[in-house]
Amino acid sequence: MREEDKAGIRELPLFREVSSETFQGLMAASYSQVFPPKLDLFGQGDRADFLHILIEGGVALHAQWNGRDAVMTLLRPVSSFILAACIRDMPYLMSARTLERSTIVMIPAVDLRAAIRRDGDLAAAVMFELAGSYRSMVRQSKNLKLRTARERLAAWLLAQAHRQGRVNSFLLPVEKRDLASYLGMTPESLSRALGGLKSDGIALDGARVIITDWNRLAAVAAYDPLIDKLIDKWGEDT
Amino acid sequence: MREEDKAGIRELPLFREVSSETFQGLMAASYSQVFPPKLDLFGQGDRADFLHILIEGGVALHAQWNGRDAVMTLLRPVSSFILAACIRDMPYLMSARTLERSTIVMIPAVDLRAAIRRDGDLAAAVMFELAGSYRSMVRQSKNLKLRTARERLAAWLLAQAHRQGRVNSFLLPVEKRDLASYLGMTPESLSRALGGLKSDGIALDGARVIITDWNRLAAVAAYDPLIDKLIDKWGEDT
DNA sequence: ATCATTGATTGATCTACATCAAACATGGTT
DNA sequence: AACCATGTTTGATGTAGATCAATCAATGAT
Repeated sequence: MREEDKAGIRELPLFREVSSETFQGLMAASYSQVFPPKLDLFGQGDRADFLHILIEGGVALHAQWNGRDAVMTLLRPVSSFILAACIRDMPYLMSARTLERSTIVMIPAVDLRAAIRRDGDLAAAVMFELAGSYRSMVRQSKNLKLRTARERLAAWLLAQAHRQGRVNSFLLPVEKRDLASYLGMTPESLSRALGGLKSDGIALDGARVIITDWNRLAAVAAYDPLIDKLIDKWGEDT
Repeated sequence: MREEDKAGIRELPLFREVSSETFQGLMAASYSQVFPPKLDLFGQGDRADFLHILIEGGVALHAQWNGRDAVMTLLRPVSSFILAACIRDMPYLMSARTLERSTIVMIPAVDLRAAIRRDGDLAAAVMFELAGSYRSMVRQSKNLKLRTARERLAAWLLAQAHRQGRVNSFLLPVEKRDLASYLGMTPESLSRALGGLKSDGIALDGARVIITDWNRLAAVAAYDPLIDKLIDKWGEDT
């Protein structure tokens, strides 16, 4: 594993406060791997053998039922994923696939659980992380239940612009079909919803979105700190 | 606080494995209170000052945005709620109100956090609990994204019958309006959806639901262990 | 450059569910 | 018992978003 990858992982809230002994131990047991685009990493129902950490690229967590499929989460580096399944030693509830060529570090779940038992600081970090993950899912459910597709899109566009440093113009970081599914709509509906927002503060150029009127767009989204987590590019809560 | 209430709390996964010292300490700092029906316990955005434990009665966690409101979770005794907000020391993302006359124990969040810092077993239990809560929310989101209203209703009816001991007939444990909102539909739609399921294995008598054909109903719900958590009345995973 | 593949858009139509409005139960009060 | 408040059901209608189908644009392979 590359040293710079380790450094990135070390920055995660999950490992920031942990002893270097624990951290190095885990890293020694782990391995790094590069995956091509659109590759299935694992499927829902599989045994949770590894905590995954996305170092480079992009990953979608999605779920299927009865022939239907929905993207649940879109991940960008550096992020850990499926921690909860590893902790409970239960099958994954979601499938994972790469969006593009991605570097992923895999920490064996058994080693992780052992480290947690030994190191109280790590246990505390995991606890804190899981509490945060739970709250993120609550936000997402609220988003889904309380907003219409159009409103969810407007909110996502604002959050995205924010994340990239409050820019007025940005490229969509994922294919529109994946974004559509993540937002709980079809690609066709996303296309139309984007078109519909042209009269509410955005302009379009292929995969580029230009925000022409923040206020109008924000009015559609009706930003709410109890649903939307605006993170600026330095990762600060705002 | 009544001794039997303490006993019930002691049975929770959260406190089952914890030293009696830690447990008694927390109980000493807590207090029990009885609330009338339909009373707001707290609102979303409030400071998370207490871990709540429902001892008797029923509670709905719900959320509001832009004038709309949706029930997020329906709780039955004995259950703790809003653990994550207490752990992160952040505002509640949901509001809570009693469904009926309810007994609730409130553990001050500061004391809880202090106890967690002192007692590794408690920390481990909290971690495990939060991982489970996260997974429950994932299941709920999958349910919401992948199933139609009718399918969600069928699945809920099956889960409910299961929970009450695989009975063929049961009373709805909450008002239909709350159930409707929980399932992500309007009361009118719930009423019609229930009517529509009459041809798929159920019969109705007011608030009583009679399952006349488990197979037909199960076919509509398309039960999936990665979405539906069937719990029998002894609380065992099945 | 040309072709093939995959994803995005547009248009026509359909449908699940919401909304609005009125009648209908239900349970508790006086 | 008669009353009122609150919740439920039914009916008529509206609409957000899905589906189906075709065209269009982008990307990569030969």
